[in-house]
Amino acid sequence: MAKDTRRRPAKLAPVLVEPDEQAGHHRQTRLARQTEIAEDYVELIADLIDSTGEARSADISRRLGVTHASVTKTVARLQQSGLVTSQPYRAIFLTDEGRRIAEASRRRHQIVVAFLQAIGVSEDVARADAEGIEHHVSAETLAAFERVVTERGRGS
Amino acid sequence: MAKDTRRRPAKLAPVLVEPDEQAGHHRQTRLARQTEIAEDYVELIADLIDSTGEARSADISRRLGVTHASVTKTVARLQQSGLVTSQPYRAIFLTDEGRRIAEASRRRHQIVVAFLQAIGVSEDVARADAEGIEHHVSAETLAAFERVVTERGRGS
DNA sequence: TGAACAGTTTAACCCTGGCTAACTTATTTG
DNA sequence: CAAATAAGTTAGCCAGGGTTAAACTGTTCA
Repeated sequence: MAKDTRRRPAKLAPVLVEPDEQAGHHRQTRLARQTEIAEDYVELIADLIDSTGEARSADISRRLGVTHASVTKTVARLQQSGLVTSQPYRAIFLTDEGRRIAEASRRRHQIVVAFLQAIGVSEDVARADAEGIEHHVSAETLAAFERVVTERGRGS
Repeated sequence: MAKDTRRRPAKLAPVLVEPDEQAGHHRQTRLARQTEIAEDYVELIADLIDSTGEARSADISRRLGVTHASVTKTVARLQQSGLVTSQPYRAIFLTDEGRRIAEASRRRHQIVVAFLQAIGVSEDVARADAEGIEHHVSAETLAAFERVVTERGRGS
């Protein structure tokens, strides 16, 4: 039913699915892309608050590798969308909604990292790839990742 | 060496890595984000050419779920960067460079989809998630994915 | 206390990648 | 062959997320 193995010269088949289905997948991916930055920020802000007591914009820019100006602008946007609060020249705080998203992102992030390591990816690469992958992991896929992590125990 | 299981209140620890390391990961992720759209386009163009003989902009817009106008503009950009060639009102072709990228993307895409299914993700979700995940899978991680796919045989 | 030095913000700019609306070109078909 | 329809392009708009440069705050310490 999903097989269509005609005599192909062993050349990697095109495998085109239905147009609408494919369009749906791409739409969904574009949606996920829109929330990536917000998720990165709130996740990092939560981590900073938990480990240093407060989230300061200099730390954010240092850890994301972007300029202070970008952070200021993005934080303003996050405030607009109700994920953080901040007053000029002060530390940044999460709203309830922001905290909720941060918690979920953090959990997902940790599972992805653990998962990648569980299948043999080195720690550094796992962390790097996870940073991009995490935003595109659905609930179903995340559950599958978790299963693998526990299956393979924690050792190698 | 990868273990650090201190008495944690079962609360999901912040796990902050070194600032520069983290910044590096984020920079790398931003880089990958910049090539996502290009990869999506050339991959799709290659598939269309292989299965219908030519890549027409209407098909691209249908399968990506964006308007014709967006396709025209993006294709112009791809042409600027030397990945495709096209004349007004004609079909779109890949340059050697474009074909190279398309091949690599397609291969990676297929591995990601097969991998997700191998760990128990349903076909539709696997396809959807793969669309976003694939762009952030490094060579090392891809190799790990392949290993899992062959390990777990092809059946369920 | 006031000067020096971080840390922040503002302003002005750029590119990407969407969109709509209006127009042009190709292709099909009566 | 001409008219209808489908396909493609152009122009103008918008938001996101970067950048640099310059101005402003806040904090520290001599």
